[in-house]
Amino acid sequence: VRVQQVSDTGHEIVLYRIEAGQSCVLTTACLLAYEDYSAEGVAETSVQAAAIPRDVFDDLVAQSKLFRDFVFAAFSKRITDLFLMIDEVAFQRMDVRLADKLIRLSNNQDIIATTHQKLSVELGTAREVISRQLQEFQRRGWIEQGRGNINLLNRTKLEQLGGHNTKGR
Amino acid sequence: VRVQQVSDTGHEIVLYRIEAGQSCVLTTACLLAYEDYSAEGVAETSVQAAAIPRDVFDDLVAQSKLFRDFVFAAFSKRITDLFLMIDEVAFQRMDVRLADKLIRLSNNQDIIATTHQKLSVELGTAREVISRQLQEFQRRGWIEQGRGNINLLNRTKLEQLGGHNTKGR
DNA sequence: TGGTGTTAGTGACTTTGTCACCAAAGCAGC
DNA sequence: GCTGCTTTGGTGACAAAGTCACTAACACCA
Repeated sequence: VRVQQVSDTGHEIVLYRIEAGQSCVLTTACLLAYEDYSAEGVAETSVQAAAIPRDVFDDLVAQSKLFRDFVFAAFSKRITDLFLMIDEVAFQRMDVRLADKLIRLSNNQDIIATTHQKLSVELGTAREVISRQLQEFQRRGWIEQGRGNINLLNRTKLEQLGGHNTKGR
Repeated sequence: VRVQQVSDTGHEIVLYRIEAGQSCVLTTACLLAYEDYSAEGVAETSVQAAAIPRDVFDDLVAQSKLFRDFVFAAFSKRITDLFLMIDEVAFQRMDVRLADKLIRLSNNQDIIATTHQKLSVELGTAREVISRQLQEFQRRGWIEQGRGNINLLNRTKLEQLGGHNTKGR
């Protein structure tokens, strides 16, 4: 599930993803703080989820150390990830962020099926900016563009430009 | 306590503040996720804090519903605040963000004691940008600048430009 | 085969960030 | 007083990024 936010200015940005076996901090947060917050969750694959009523959740947290640790770990992972994201959005150059995103999306395959539009939402920027950056990458021979897909020709150069962190999100 | 982050690029940004009676989610997060993360905490006033050992914390969470709610509320407040912050950093114009920050800092007093440098760290931007924006505000007669302080002349206009949300952070 | 929606490209312009300076104000020590 | 030193703020030139308005190419389907 991809969790993204729609700004009042009409802009969108992908906040984080929830992988298999993870809990959604957002619903948990809403549940517990009695405050609701609007962010979209979009399923990118078919999803099987478990919903837990508030009082059951409460019991579980109280009684199971395992569950407690699981929940807290989810929370803190989210928070530190959001810290990283703020830093990135505020200070990183677009070319670096885009190269990084391409590497992460590629998943060790060389062809990525995505559009400029989708990439711009991932990074919280405008489509035109993505188009121009990708053109620059193509000019340098690092990638090859097709309609709706991108072919990575020189993964090393991209990794070099991007943060290249293995540990990050 | 002001919690701020220093980026690897040398940039700084204020993430959030911890007021009286609040718990620091960051240390909690580090404690529980067994992962550490580097962000600075700077005391802006004199501070009296309580440190809780890990096992005591665990016991409290297990046994006291009140404490549990307190902790979870802190977590979720932080997370939704960070969402708002990401949106702001990514999409809001600087003049809007600055006007908003001035209103928030003013605390219903008309004179704010701060420097351009400090404001730039608050908003995660460069000092020059703050200088230029403040000059524009001054040109419009909304503020008056002194060395190390800013005098709000037209609070209404600033509120109008800024988000003007009462509920936000 | 023509219409329609999606995807991508382009140029002009504004806003923001960066860099390398300079100038004035405050301050400590003599 | 005067002399350096630090802090704070100002400036211009430029680069990067975002905005706007428009066009072109492609895919698909009725």
